[in-house]
Parts: sequence; C-alpha cells; structure tokens
Amino acid sequence: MNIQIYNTLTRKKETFVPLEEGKVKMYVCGPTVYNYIHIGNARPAIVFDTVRRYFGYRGYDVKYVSNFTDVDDKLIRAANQLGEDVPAIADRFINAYHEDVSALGCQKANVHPRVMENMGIIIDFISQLIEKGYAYESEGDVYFRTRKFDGYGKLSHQSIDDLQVGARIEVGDKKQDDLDFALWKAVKEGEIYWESPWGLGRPGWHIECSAMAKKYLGETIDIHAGGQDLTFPHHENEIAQTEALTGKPFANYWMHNGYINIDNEKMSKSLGNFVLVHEIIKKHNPQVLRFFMLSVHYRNPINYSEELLESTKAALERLTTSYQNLKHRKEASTNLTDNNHEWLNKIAASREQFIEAMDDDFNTAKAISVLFDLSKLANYYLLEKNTAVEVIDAFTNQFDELFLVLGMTLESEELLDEEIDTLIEKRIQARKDRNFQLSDQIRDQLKDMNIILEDTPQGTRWKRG
RNA sequence: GGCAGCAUAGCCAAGUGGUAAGGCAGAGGUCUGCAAAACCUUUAUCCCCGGUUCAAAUCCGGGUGUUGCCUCCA
Repeated sequence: MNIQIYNTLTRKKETFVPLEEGKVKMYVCGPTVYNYIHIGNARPAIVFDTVRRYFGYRGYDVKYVSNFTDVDDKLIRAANQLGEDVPAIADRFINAYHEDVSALGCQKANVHPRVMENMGIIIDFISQLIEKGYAYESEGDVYFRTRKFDGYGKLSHQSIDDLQVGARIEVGDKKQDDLDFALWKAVKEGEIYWESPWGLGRPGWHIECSAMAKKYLGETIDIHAGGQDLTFPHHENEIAQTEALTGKPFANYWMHNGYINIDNEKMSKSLGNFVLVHEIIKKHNPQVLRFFMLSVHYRNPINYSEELLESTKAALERLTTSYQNLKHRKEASTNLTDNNHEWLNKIAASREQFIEAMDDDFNTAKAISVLFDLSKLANYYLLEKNTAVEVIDAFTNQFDELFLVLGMTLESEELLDEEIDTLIEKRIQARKDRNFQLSDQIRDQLKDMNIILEDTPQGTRWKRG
C-alpha cells in the first residue's frame, strides 16, 4: 500500500509518487513573525511535522523547508509601534516560534529561510519574470501580469473571470490590470528597504516562497503545504510566478490544513480572537495541544475550547496510564512463553492498522483510535495474573514507536522530592499495619500536593494529578 | 454574485456501497480495607425529501442549516 495524499490541485486523493525515489521535498509556508504564534499557526506546524515524521517512518528521506516572512507590512507596523527595527522584531519572534513549536514536539526544518537573507535571489527571480514578459515595472513597483499566465486559478479552482467579478481588489493606478499583484513594492516613508534595479523597496509577499522554494528544493518540488487560507491568493500566485519562470510544475501535491475556530467562529489575527500557544502551554502540557490537533483529520476544521482541551487531556491520560502500568508491571513479569506469541501477533497487528490509517491521507484521527485499541489490549493483558517481559516490552516499544511518529511520547521522567517520598513510605507502612485511618489521611495530604496514589497488587504507585 | 467544504449519540470524532471505530461525559456491575486504575455491560439507524441498487451514513437529484474562500490571515 502506498501513501495517499489529498491534492488540492486535483481535489482528489492521489498515490504519492516522489520525484526522486525515496526522497520527499516539501515546503511549508511559515508564519509572519511579528507576534507570538497562535494555535492557528500551530496547526500546520504540527500537522506537517507529523506528515514529515510519517514519511520518515515509511523510509523516505525528507527535506523539509519552512520559511519565515520577516519583511512585511505588519512587521513594519509593529516596528513603528514598538519603536524597534524590523530585523530585531523578526529575530525575537523567530526565537519565540522555535520555542513554542519545539514544545509542541515539532522538529526543526532542514532549512528555515528568511526573506531578508534571500533578497538577491528574490530580485533575480523578479528580473527574470520581467525579461520573460510576465512582469513589468511601474513607478518603482513591479507587478505580475496575471492574465498572461495560463492556468491562473487552477489551484483554487476559480476562473479568472469570476475572480474579477467578485473582486474587491483595490484598483491601483500603477497596475495594468486589477488582477495583477505586486512582486516588488517601492519604499514608502519610514519603511525598511533594499536596493533593486527598480529603485529602493522590498518584495511583495508571494515572491519569497517561489524564490526560496526554488533555491532550497529545486524548480519542482513534491509537496507544498500550508493553511487553507493560503490557497488563494498566496499559493495561486506562487504557482503563477514559478511556473511562468520555469515552465515546469511547481509542486506535485498541494496540501492544506483546515482552520481552527473558537466558539465556532474563525480565529484570525485580524479578528483579534486568537489564542497564543505561548499562553496555552503555560496551563497545559503542550502534548495535550498536539494530541488535540491530531485527533481531528487535518483537513477538517477544529473548534477550540478549554472544555475540549480538558476532554483531550483526559483521553491522553488514559493512554499514559496504560503505558505507565505496563512499565510498572515489567519488574513483576517473568519469561513466560506459553501464550506470548498470540499477544505479540496482536500487538504487531496494531502497527499495520496504524500504517493503514496514516497511509490514507495521514488520517491521524483513525491512527489514534488504533492507539486506544492498543491500550485496551494492554490493559486487558495486565489483568492476567502472570505477565511476560517479552510481551510487556512489545507493548511499550509499540507505543514508543507509534507515538514518536505522532511527535509524542508517553514517557515521563518526573521525580519525587524527598518529602513526598517519605510520606508514601509512611503510608505503605501504615497499610501494612492496617492503620487505614492514617493511610487515608496521608493519601489526602498527598492529593493536596497534587500526587495521586494507586494501590496495585504489585505495590503502591503515584502520579501527578 | 462566483467557488468550495461541512451536517454522524449529551460532547468530540473516524467511517465514501454491505446493515454505525475510538475518546470524553453519564449509568449499572466486578476488583479494592476504602479509593484510584482497569475490566465488563449500557447510550445513534448517520439533517429532511425523493431516486439508483439485492444492499447507502456512504452514489445521484432537490431542500434546509452552517462554515469558508473570492481582501492581510495558518
């Protein structure tokens, strides 16, 4: 079975065929770095990190590129408001991005290119488009001649005429056609600028991705991804620019993740109803947020609320508990061999189910249900009086392996401080003495300290509440 | 006005032709000194109306509701 990907370009699931055997070149549109990221920014980061991990799991060598937009209107505005310069703000929020996203279990991209560091190739890209007649200079601006590019609208499946009818595009005097979009913007008072053949200015938004994807991944790439709202105009424009220049397909597969709503309303920076990752991970284990995102198929919308996050937390705890129970039971296990085989087969089967789910357009929701089934199986196994080390290990290894694909771990390395440790010892003795009044008292005391105790046939265990 | 998506139990959510995964919450039970955890049992004919089919949540047509894109936005 091969990996199937829903391709926005064709609106169908297609079998993934890489350009180069065993390799995946993917480009994911990154954030504009003028603020901390909100959970809407976190979704593509998490989703495509998972896609990347899965390709790796399936034996592909992935080259993953994700940009930072560090030159832009919003950054300039922020700079003016804060009295800082644009590069300083960009640096700060790029660092913050890495912190947040790494807390969420996302690996760094192979390359995180920045616009400022790629001005040369951007200008070069624009120059070539002008040479080919796809772009023109106008009073220091440069525009792309949209109508000249056949197939404009093929990604968002809109005809160029419909776009014009519904367009509320500003009619700029400098443009030859309303549909044309800026590749280069002449500098205005108080703005950051670079030198170019057309005078001082800065790049338009779309050109950076075309130029940087080409530089780091080549003229045609396997996968280009981003949020659904980037489909039009951003990705449509990227296609126009790149394909006008190279005459080759830009990306074979276009993937777009769905939105996050808050109380059923779209969340966006411009509406101001955004929730920062920064804030959430102060209150919740970052893995809960990741799990929450992955528990819905990436193309479907997610409605975010504190309540749903709580229920996700409870769900994740079920798995964690199961995993910890396995680990805990290992010591008391033996080298039983009678029925091990049967269990090992069942465990192995879950891997197949997981792969089947993920192969189907990265159906993490279904894959997660396989993990719950696995935990059910594990819990059931733990009901047996005698357990085998081999089977316990198979379970935990399977959990480790599959959770790693999702960018998560069930392992926790928390330590107890002495005080708590002493209390637990004291309670164990009290129970031996059948002094239940004292033991219950200690249990309550520990509960106040956020330590929850469980008495099992194999001894007393603790966990944080 | 144009183009799309979605509508599955109290909540979240898989499932694109063969008679409804999983999770959260709830109820009853087993286990336990009591708990906790776990296990068992229990809660849906899939928005409505037609049609195709031996068979539809799943395909087709119509309707209702809802969301998004067409404008900076993940």
